[in-house]
Amino acid sequence: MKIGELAKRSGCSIQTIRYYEKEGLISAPERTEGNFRLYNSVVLEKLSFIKNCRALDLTLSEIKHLVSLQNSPETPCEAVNEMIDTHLLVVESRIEDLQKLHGDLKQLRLKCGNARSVDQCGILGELLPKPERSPSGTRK
Amino acid sequence: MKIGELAKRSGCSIQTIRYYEKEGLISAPERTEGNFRLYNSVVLEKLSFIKNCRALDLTLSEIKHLVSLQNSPETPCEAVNEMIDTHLLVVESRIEDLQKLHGDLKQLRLKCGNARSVDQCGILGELLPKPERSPSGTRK
DNA sequence: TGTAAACTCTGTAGTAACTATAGAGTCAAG
DNA sequence: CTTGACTCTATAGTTACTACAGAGTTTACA
Repeated sequence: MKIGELAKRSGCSIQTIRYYEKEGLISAPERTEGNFRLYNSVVLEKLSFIKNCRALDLTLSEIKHLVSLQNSPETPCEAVNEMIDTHLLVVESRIEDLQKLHGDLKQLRLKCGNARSVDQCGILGELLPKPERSPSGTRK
Repeated sequence: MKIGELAKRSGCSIQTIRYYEKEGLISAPERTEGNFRLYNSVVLEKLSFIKNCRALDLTLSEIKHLVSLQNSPETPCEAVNEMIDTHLLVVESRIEDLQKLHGDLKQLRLKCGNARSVDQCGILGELLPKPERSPSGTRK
């Protein structure tokens, strides 16, 4: 099949497929006489694998690593575990950050006492540097 | 003060300050004879405002909008409220996504039954497309 | 058979918000 | 007067794509 059909069947865009090839996540396929990429169905599995990994927000370089591990199945699997664990930590800390952010934004939102004009609104005032306090605050 | 001191006092890097200038978030300062940027302390407040906004993960274009609102204080403040509300929604949906992700990753992590080699590990198998025991095994 | 449409090719540029150079110029101290 | 610290502009890199431009290839149909 040519790249267009592969795109439809895999759910990846044509550009993305070519990008993955360039980045070495999938191998370069054969070409027709007219230089068109020609795929067999095996690549569908590889793309599916990549999509599953991307859905877990693994980076392409992490995925590349996993792909290479797949190709040497006798490797100890600790590397896989470590990657997942590391990724879990990253996700956890991102969630924490976002939750703090969410709290801060809600706080901020309360500062508008239904003022009608920007200068009375309180929100912008809140974003300004703290007025006459000690200049060296504990910066986040 | 020159840009180096401003960087130290504001906590923004020199490149970031120049970047903000280029993006129109702060106005271009005067220059010395030798073409060095020369700042007064007012810009410290502006950088602090920007930093506060960035800490809330507002985009530079949102911040630019806020800055322009600051410059016309009689504007109705609804625009500010809307921006914060929109941003709250974005943050909320990102948190949800990440929490789902976190669950998925934990699930995945359980798939390794302390196998010692990659092909027995179960994690990589889990990332492969859902098969019904496809005849082409993982043996290589 | 001709041709128009649909498809594919490579290469480049754009995205967000910076960071990190290169190579040149400016300034202060010794 | 030279050394080092500082600054200048311009450019490239980061991530994972997306969106072209301009060319070539293939297919469908009249």
